[in-house]
Amino acid sequence: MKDQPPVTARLGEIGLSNFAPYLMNRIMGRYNASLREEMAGLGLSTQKMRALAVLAVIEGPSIRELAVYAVVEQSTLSRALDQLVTDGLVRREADATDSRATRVLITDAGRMAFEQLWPHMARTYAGMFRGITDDERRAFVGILQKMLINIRKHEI
Amino acid sequence: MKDQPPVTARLGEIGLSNFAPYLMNRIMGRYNASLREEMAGLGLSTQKMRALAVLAVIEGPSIRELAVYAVVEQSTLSRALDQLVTDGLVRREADATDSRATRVLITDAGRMAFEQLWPHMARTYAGMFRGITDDERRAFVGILQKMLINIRKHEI
DNA sequence: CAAGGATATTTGCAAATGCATATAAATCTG
DNA sequence: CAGATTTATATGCATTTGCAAATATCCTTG
Repeated sequence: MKDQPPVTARLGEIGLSNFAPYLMNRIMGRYNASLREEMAGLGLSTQKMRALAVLAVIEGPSIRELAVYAVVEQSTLSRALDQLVTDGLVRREADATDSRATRVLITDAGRMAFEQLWPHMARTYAGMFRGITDDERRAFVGILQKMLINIRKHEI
Repeated sequence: MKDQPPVTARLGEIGLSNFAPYLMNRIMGRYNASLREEMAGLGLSTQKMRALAVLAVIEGPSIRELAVYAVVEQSTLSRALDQLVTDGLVRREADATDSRATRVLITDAGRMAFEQLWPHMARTYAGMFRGITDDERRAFVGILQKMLINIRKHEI
């Protein structure tokens, strides 16, 4: 009777550079830092930028939904929105049917601000995938979509 | 003469759910939140946990190296280490040849603490890859490794 | 080998963060 | 349908964060 291999390998056996969460944290750390540097001049924090990017694509989500999409704590987002409203980049609007809820909408100025920073995001994105074929990228994104469904807590 | 397609698609055209950085931020946000919840009881922040995980695998890095591996700001790490030292989980040791530098080493207690939290990490990791074949995972990790090389700033 | 600049780490400080809670409104339940 | 529970958002507060600057040491170059 031989020993069975352990169900879960130890981290040392996998190796940091084969451990997907480690690699993903490293990559996103750099991606976010790189954007942050570019946006410091525009007065946009990572959170504000993310909210703006989501709002450029999703029309009028509730604050709770926006927090999920933008991966920002709800209380943090609440305050980031205060600033974005002050800057005139987004506006809050009472939900028509649920008077607890607030919908968030990007303003024209907000859209212009996003158009300004999108080239940076696109360039960083392109840089990430340098030397990776379209087929590989598609397969990669397919896996990411599965992973998000596996791990996500919210149904959005 | 027809218009050429734009070199960089707009975010709305790609769609949030096909935009790799968005998906990766969402996934790592959940991954980190999930670990944070499990570790709140152990008194370990994300930063402290990451430092410990790296130290469990990499022997005696300098603080600067550890900051890169753990994806933590150097000044933040400096303070996180203060706490880890107080908790007896790591120790600082003067570099033998460069007296500016400090090497960080995990203690036995630190290793035990990491052994305690590794099952959580492994379980979350396994959950992420549910329904994804080994071949797919290997290809996925291969792409991540390329991406890290593409995007990284430091040669480690 | 004496500046002058680069590198490693820490620390001051203002701002950001996140947990817990407050408030208000919707929904459920007997 | 009244009271209890859940949901959406905002806010008080202690902690954490990160940028800058300080400190100490190392390296380079004339």
